[in-house]
Amino acid sequence: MQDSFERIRRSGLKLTPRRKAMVALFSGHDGPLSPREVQCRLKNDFKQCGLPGIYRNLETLADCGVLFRVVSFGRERSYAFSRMTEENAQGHHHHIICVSCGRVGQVDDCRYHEGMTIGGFRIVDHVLQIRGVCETCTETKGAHS
Amino acid sequence: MQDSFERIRRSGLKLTPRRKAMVALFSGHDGPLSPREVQCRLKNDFKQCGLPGIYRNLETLADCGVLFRVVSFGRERSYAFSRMTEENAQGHHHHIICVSCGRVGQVDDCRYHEGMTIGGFRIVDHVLQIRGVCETCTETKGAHS
DNA sequence: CTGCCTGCAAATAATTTGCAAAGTA
DNA sequence: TACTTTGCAAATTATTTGCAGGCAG
Repeated sequence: MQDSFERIRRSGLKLTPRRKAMVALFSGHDGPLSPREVQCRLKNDFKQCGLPGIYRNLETLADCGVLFRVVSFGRERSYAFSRMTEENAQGHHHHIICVSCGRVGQVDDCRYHEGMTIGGFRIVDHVLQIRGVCETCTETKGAHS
Repeated sequence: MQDSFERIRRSGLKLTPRRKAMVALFSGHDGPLSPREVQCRLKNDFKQCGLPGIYRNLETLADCGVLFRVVSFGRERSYAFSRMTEENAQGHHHHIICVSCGRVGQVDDCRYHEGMTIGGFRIVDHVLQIRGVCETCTETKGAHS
């Protein structure tokens, strides 16, 4: 979390109470959150908390690498905490999201690297998002199948 | 394309001129299209062509496997033609989209299978979408880098 | 102090719904 | 003929913008 604060400062952005609270929320949440959900959870700490500000900060935090944008086909966007450390900040990795509790895990190996050629296409970038059931939920709800 | 028509019928849906035109459009397009784009291109064949109908049909066609839903973080959704054949309809594969011309290629190998365990998570499903530059565009625009 | 941040209100823009008319099987 | 499909108009809902006041550096 300190790491995130550092990253915000280093990007020339101000470390406001709002941003601190958002970082704290995401870092303690282990899953994707929509702007609306963020607002609800922030209501506890801030009586006033407008959605536009949240939208702006979510984008800001995603831009400086504190959050990542979760792709989906749904109608509502969402973001999740990026647990990249400073060292592996450039290190490519993906996320696996628990369908039961929303916890986010990290997948470090990936066979699709920029510049690679596959089926005649030269890879530029890619998105990989895995849904699964985390250890805890598997144990709790039974590991059927 | 006949294959798609067949699939529509087999799903108990009616093969209307509108649906035929949409299948033709997508099958000849090699890339993702948003509802709005579909409407524009269909204007040629149908003077009247409401967006709601297009939305409904896009979902319908995606449900029966003729199209697939393209995930993104953007604000507008899009769909692309699924070139799966009947035989490999169940066969798992992914798509690679050309950032230059929108052509869609197919990626058949994939290391993430349902049921696999990775980092303590049991995989349920996943989304992989690769962006790249296709052969034609690489040649046309020069293969720099 | 200066310029970024925030809230609010209002504007955009995408998607969905309801219903009557039209078309397929 | 029976039931699906379509268009249109209107409703919903997500996201963005403008601006004035507030706060971090």
